[in-house]
Amino acid sequence: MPVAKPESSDSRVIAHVDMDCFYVQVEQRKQPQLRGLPTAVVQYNEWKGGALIAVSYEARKFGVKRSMRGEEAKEVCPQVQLVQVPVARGKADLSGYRNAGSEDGNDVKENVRKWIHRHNADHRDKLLACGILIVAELRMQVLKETEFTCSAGIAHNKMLAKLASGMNKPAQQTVVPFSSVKGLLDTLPIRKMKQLGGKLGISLQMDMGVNTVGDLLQFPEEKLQERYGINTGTWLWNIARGISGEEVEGRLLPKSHGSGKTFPGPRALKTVPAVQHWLNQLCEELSERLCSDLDQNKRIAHTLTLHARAYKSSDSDSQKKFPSKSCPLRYGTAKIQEDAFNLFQAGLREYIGFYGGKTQGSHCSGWGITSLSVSASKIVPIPSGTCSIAKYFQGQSTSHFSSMQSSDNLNTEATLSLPSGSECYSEVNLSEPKIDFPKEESWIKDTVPDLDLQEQKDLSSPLSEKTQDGFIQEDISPLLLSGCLEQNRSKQQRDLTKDESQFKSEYKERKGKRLKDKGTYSIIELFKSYNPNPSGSFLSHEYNRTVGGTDASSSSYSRDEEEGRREAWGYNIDEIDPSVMEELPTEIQDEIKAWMQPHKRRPNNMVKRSCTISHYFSPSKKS
DNA sequence: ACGGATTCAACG
DNA sequence: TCGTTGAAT
Repeated sequence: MPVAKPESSDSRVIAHVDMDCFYVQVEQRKQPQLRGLPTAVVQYNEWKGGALIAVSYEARKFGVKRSMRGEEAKEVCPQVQLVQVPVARGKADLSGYRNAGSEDGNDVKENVRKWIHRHNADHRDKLLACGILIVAELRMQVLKETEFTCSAGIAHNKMLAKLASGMNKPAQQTVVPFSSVKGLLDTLPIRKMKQLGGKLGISLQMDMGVNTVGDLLQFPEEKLQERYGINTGTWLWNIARGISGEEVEGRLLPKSHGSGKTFPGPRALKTVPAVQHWLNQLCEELSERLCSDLDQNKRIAHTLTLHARAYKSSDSDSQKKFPSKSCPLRYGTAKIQEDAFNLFQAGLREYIGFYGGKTQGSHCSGWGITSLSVSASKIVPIPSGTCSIAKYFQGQSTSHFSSMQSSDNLNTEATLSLPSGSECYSEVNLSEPKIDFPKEESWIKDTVPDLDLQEQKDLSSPLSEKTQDGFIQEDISPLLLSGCLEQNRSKQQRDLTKDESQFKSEYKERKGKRLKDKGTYSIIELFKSYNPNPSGSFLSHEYNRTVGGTDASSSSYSRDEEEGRREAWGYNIDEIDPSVMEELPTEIQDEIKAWMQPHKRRPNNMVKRSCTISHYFSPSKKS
């Protein structure tokens, strides 16, 4: 019973949540008729049908890939639905996706944080199991509130969580228990690891003959250090062993904003006025976003940076790079435009060198700009006591560039954005019931499983059946959360999946895939193996009930599904069986008590949710 | 004519 | 600090 406890220092529970082909989902939500169809988002359309920047999983089956041109996509998948990114100011405008990514940011963040306030579990896997449940619930909530599905990985560190989140996409979550780490990494192609997808990974392959993470194990730490430096070397040595101390940063807002555009080949900008025109466009967008940030988040950026890429048509070191330049950032569109232009000119002078001048008379400037971007960084919160923002800015020093005043247009729009991309890490401090997450944190990552009815039956069936299916023997593979509820599917999704036969075939497909995995565990199995009292476990009761309910009325759960969910997942804190507590390690008991005390009386559903987890460790569920 | 635009971290 | 480079998506 007492599972031989392998020693590994890191018993954090970390989850990585990753939205599935996010831009596509945004478009599909906007145009529901696109749901279920092979879909891709392209930006621009003039040249070869535009560039794909997001591809739905249906389209991926046809071989459509990111970084294809629209025309290529049509070749491999004629039915593919191509949705264009909106254009504003002559450039791709990503604000729609940015905004979709941040919508509800507050609620989500608050909810997630609170959910995770409590914890219990006694062993590594139980800790992970706790994470599984939280993440499953989280994903469900995300789907319900945003209509977006996501995938997740749960593991003991960030690296593994991230890895796992991509293993079963879309709309599923994957757990990596400690015991499966070695087996997982052993055959994993080295380039799949985060940070090894580029030059370093190639060097590892070419120079060291390392093709899998497992191959790395042979090299002594010192060897790696002398080849790649002290930092990278030790880092490599550790990740080969599944060790990563990287911490989760609880950041919700971006650290910078940028606006840029490329001008490939023939479109390169060859005159200063042309550059100025585009700089003005870029600065206008940037200024708008800065104002939104100021408005919504009460913070200001302090540094403006200009980047450019250029070529020199005639003459020597065409290798030379256009230098990036930065200066203090002054708010106001015109000021930003002016400063950016000055930065550009400074960079250009430097780039051209000394005889750059005007060797080619009036027509050819001798240079061309192939990309331009302006960005704002060093964004800090406004001093809280600042009553008048206008006054605050007047107090700002002027930039060192001579500049005129000008009409500041402090626009106010909403653009609260999450960190970049469509993934999100959340970390929580378990030992502290408060807002900040310190040491013992949990990483939560989350995705929505996409299971059909049959799969649900699997879930509700006796635990042993799953075991007999034979895919959970070895302990060397990641756990797949194979049980989640019909609730996880949104109304729209359900309507789309009316075709029952397609449904089943997909199910088979997935099941087959799962069998190929070295081992997958159902969530119930996981609990069973560590639960002293396997019999009528609380969990299976709950799943049975839930499945039964949704099965019959597999419509949407618009009305009292809210109630249904609570019934299934939420329990009042007072219902916690004291015997459950006694089973837990004392530290965890203490945490729970500490958490319960101050909140005891809050009739908040948050409280209920929190208690749900405790119940999962209950040996005997009280009806 | 590079998949474009964006963000971030590490490093010198 | 600034600027560059690499990486990921």
